Parts: sequence; structure tokens; C-alpha cells
Amino acid sequence: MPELPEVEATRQSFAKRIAGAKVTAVRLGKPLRWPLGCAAPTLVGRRVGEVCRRGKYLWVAFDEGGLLMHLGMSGSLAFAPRTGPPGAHDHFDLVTTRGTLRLTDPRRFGAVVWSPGLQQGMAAKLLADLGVEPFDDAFNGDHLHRALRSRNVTIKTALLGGSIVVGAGNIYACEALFAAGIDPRAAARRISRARCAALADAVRQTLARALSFGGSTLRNYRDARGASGTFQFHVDVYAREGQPCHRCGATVRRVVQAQRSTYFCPGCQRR
DNA sequence: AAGTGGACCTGCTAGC
DNA sequence: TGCTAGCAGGTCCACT
Repeated sequence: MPELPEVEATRQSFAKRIAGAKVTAVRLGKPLRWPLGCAAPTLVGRRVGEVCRRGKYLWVAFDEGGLLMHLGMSGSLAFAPRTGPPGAHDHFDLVTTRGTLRLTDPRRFGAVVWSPGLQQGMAAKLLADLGVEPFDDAFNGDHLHRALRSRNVTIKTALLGGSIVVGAGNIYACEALFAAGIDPRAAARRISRARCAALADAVRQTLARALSFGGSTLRNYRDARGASGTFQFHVDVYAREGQPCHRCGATVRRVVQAQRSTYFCPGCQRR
């Protein structure tokens, strides 16, 4: 699930509360995508510092090293002073003096990985090939235009890939392309500079707007306080196959690209 | 080098 | 009512 808005909403919902806490215990459930990368007891006694985000990853910094976390498709983090016994899908607890940070992830595509630093070890490896942050000045029409020129895929696939710009997953890639009026099947390399500028704006605005709604809760997602997102009630095309476009009334279509569903309005979106 | 498809894992729903 | 196929927010990795 979690795309950039959900990951950022999660970060904002616990970063300040956990800052300064001391780790008192770590509990591991079923295996996640990768092993933790250190013996759990070695985390005990460390002090939590900042929590930052890079793409869809969260970095929980300790006084030394930190944990890189990813929510996969079905993960969510909860942080509360008091936490009940772990359920069947609770696979990681970071118990601290201020509360327990718990990863719940039914599908277990998520990850919690120890790394000695953001630029070192597993964290460096996983973050190495990520594209620019959508809210960075570096992400603009020129950047997008330049990056797309050498790509031999459709624009939807290019956005979803994350090597040009991070953060837009399946929901927001579809929504941003709708907002920019671009057909998701269009060849990435043929998008004009002007339309790239519109698309960069659309990506930023779509993600920002979704964040303002607390992200989207299709199924599992909650922020670290347990709040659901509501952006799913404001989508224009995602999961609206067969329904009328809010803007032109044409029927929203679904096609499959790179083994993922793509939704678009044939009336509003052009190649 | 860049593109494609498979893999990871569980739960829910639509359809028979 | 019960079973099954298909689908779901991501992304790494092996192969072409």
C-alpha cells in the first residue's frame, strides 16, 4: 500500500514522540523481507534520534546506526505508550521508554533492517538507486524531460519505477497522470517538455494533497496513532473502472501495465 | 544497460 | 454455503 503520503503520514505521527526514547527490548515475529542484520539485544540501550524518510523508506536513527524500515504492500507502524501482546501479523516490536513501535504486516513484504548508517551497509545498498524526492527542487519539468528521453517504457511504468522520482506508487501514478491529462500508455520518451512540467507539478500536487488527507486506506493502512487515511474517497480514476469520469463523464478504463492495474480516463488523458 | 517477468506472502472478494 | 481463481498499496533479482 503505502506510497509516499502514507509513509510520510506515518513518520509525522510518531517521530517527535519517539525522539529521545531509549530502547529497552526488541521482539521479532515471523521473518520479513530481510533478516534484521544484527542480534536483537545489541539494539537495547540505544537512544532514538530523528526519524526521516527517503522515498518509501523510513530511517529510525539511533545515537549510533539505525533501522531502515519499509512497509511493503500491507505494512503499518503503530507507536503507543502501552501495547498489547503481539497478534499473528505483528512481526517487529521496538520497545522503548516512551512506548512500543510495532510493525504489523500481513503479507510480510515489509522490512526492518539494521544499518550502521544511512550511507553504509544495507541502507546504502537499498537506497542507492532511488530517484529524486518529489518535493525537492531538483524534481521539475526539465529533470523529468531529460530522464524520460532515454527510457523505452510507457510513462506510467517510468513513474512507478522509482528510479526517476520516488514516492508515486500505483494509486498516485494513476492519479497524477490523470491530473496532468497524460495517457498512461504514452511512450515516456515522447512526452514534451511542457507536458513534463505539468506532470512534475501533478506528481507533487497529488502526493501533497493525499498527504493532507492522511494518505489512502484501502485495507490495512493506519498511521502510527491508528488513524486511517481518507484520500481513497477523493480519487479520480484509481479503482474506478467502469464509472464515469468526474471531469468529462467518459467511462474510466483499466488496463494492465508491467503486471499492475492502471486506471485512466480516455476522454481526459491523451498520448 | 535497460526492459521484462517471476518471486516473495497472506487475505479478501467475486463468481461459479 | 463452499471452493477457487484472481487481485491487492512494492520492489528485488535473475534473465534476455
